[in-house]
Amino acid sequence: MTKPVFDRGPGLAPEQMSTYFALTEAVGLLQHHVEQQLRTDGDLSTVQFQILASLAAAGGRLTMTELADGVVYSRSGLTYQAGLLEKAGLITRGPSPDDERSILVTITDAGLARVRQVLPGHVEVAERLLFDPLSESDVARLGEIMTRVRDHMRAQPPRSAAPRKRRSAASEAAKGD
Amino acid sequence: MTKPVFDRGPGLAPEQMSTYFALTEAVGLLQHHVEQQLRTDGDLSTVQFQILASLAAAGGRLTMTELADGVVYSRSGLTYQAGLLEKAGLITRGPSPDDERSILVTITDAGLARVRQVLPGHVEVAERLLFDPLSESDVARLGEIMTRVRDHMRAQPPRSAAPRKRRSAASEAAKGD
DNA sequence: GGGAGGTGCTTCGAATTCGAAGCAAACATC
DNA sequence: GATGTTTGCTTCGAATTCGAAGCACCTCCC
Repeated sequence: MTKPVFDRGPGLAPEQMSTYFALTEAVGLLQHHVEQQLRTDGDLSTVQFQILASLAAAGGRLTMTELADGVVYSRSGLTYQAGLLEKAGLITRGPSPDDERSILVTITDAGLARVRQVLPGHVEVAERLLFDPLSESDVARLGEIMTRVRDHMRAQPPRSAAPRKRRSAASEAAKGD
Repeated sequence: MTKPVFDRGPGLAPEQMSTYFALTEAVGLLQHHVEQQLRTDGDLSTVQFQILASLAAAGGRLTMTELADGVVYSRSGLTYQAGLLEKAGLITRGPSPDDERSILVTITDAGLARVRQVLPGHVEVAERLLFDPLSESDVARLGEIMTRVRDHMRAQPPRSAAPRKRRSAASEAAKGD
């Protein structure tokens, strides 16, 4: 993953190439360690933590769709994980007053407690693996850059606007995304 | 995932917090799009692409362990994917002359062709989602930072040095990792 | 050179993942 | 206010994932 055969043709500049790979691998490693920590400290998967964290950040309750948009994840996977979290007593699910179709997910006290329980370790891992080798200025710049990138990506069609198959199979011909 | 309840206590500075979340989400989104592109353009999963790319980058052949170190992935998952790739004719597996236990994985011409086939689209996605909103200076800095972070993480005990259970259950007491 | 322990890889079962299909409520258009 | 379409969520089956356990080879050390 260092000196690709690929920098031929009109592709990414070498600088972009190595940036891309470094980014990918570093984040992959980080995620892996985080996964371990969350499992060890609080018996949570990363997704479960993200769900709980999103809820906490949002003030306690969100619909499934809002949750799906905050987490890079499939709808069905979310349903599955929400089921586990509910069974574990960390969230509750109830009908929405506004929209009969929606499900309102609410974090419980136990859920909040669990978040607080794993947070120190979580922070410690991020501190040790990610921020340790970075200066304040690095962090600032990195944050600024990634925020820009994230917002840019969010502007692209979001995952939850996924292609619900066209009405008829007839209009298939004009398919070109 | 924006204004956590969590910046309380001696944790990460707010700046670190938002940097961390932006990084995580942006890369998640990127991975998701890449996944789609690879599947569409060349019927490959990200892992499969990484395997092929690692092989190509390494000059054509690697052992399973070397491969595992280059990819953030479990050993058994690698075996599984290697099986699929072999069945698809994109790699071959053979014994190592040096070490009878090792398996030498070699990329085939078809494998190389497949990499070249998906590469333009891959590059296009990275270009559009990641690099589009970044200046040259951003890319340089980002690359420099992430390389530093990656190397720092690599220095931590690598994934493949995974804990082969202790010799006896007796020395369990002193477990604290 | 023989045994103990370490290493490289695969197999196994259980858990998680995804997309497609299904169901019901909401919305639009007439 | 009916009918067709869209939207929110779940269920389903198939594919992928992981860690633990297993097998075979290698290495160290007496």
